[in-house]
Amino acid sequence: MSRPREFDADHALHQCMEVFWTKGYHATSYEDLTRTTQVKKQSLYGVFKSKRELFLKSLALYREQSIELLEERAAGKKSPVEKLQAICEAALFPDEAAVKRGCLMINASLEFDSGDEEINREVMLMTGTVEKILLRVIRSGQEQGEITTRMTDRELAAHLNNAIGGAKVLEKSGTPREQVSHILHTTIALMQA
Amino acid sequence: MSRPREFDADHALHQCMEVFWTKGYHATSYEDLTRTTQVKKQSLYGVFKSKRELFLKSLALYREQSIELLEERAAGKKSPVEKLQAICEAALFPDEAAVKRGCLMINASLEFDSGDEEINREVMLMTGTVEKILLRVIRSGQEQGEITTRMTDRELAAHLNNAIGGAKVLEKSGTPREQVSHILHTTIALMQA
DNA sequence: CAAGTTTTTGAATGAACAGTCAAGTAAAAG
DNA sequence: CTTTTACTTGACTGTTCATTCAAAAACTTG
Repeated sequence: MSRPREFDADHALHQCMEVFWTKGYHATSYEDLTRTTQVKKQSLYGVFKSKRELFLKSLALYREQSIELLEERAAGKKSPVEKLQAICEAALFPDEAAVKRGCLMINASLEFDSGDEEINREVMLMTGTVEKILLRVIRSGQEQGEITTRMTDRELAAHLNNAIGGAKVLEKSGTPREQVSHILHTTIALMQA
Repeated sequence: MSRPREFDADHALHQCMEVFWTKGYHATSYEDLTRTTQVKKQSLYGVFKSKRELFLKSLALYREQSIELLEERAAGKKSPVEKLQAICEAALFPDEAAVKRGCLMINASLEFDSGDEEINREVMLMTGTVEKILLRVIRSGQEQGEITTRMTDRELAAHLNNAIGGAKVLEKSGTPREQVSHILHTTIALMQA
């Protein structure tokens, strides 16, 4: 017995995430959000308590999306090295619109104070999961003799994860996609047996 | 025949750079700057036209300082691989106060819009110079048979530079120094012949 | 001491922004 | 048609911030 919501809260969240991803948290004004979602200020406040809450929800959504995409690339019947290539591609360029936006998670971890617990939790959740996926692929690569055993699987996973993070920074700073891609190819090549 | 400046503009710039480095551009208020420099607002405005100008000067100063430190580590009579280790150490932890601040240049390149020409120029000047230094050391390492020739010197330089950038992000996000250091060791180990 | 210029001090301006309030409107369900 | 709840609209609060103004004080050189 009440008037139903006229907008799709989930869709609005997706749109907000895109804005935060593109402009960053601080540079995004509430007006930016209402303009792109076409949802009135009051209604947005009604569903999400504050700009910060909206951002945290965006981060979680981003994490879920990214992990899902990565899992996808890590599955299938390709060889471990091919999977690593696919994962790198997915991490950097999930879709066409992603150019120059970098990684929402990395952007957030740099934009907020290091002591921000809520942000940190989200970031660590993401990196932890990513590294686990990498570890799995790398280990199987080592077992198949495709990837070097000069370093442990953990060392290699941390190393690759770091390189991917660096690449995301390069991407955001405007380095051409080709060049970024090439760097990660080098990184993976050096990990091969 | 005029009253002389009561503060050292250069010293004040150094202090401002530290503040920007620690807090980022947007999170730094003009009041933060006047408080730490102990220079009155009017006087600061007298020497530097605006907060942005002050930041750009800080970036340039940072670049000069960092490059100088790197050149230092790249010189001397150590072996190429040892030099790379030293360079990584210098890039990450120039001094004790640097923990958790990351790299001013990377922080800036992420904080500002990708289209900001003045910022981009400064960032590219920095990365270009750093990569040249890396290239030199890597090439000599290849000539001495210490570093792999599976990849070209340029590829390896870009790769290492990327890894260092990633490490600087990790550093700023609060990853323990030991862990960051270990990752770069892995990276360098993988580049050895 | 006097001239000239720069600092200091404190107030003021004007813009942007997150978040709130309140009055009116619209829709679903009984 | 009435109740209940949510949406709309627009104005408003209170804060923070970069930047500017203007008048008073201080210092160097002639």
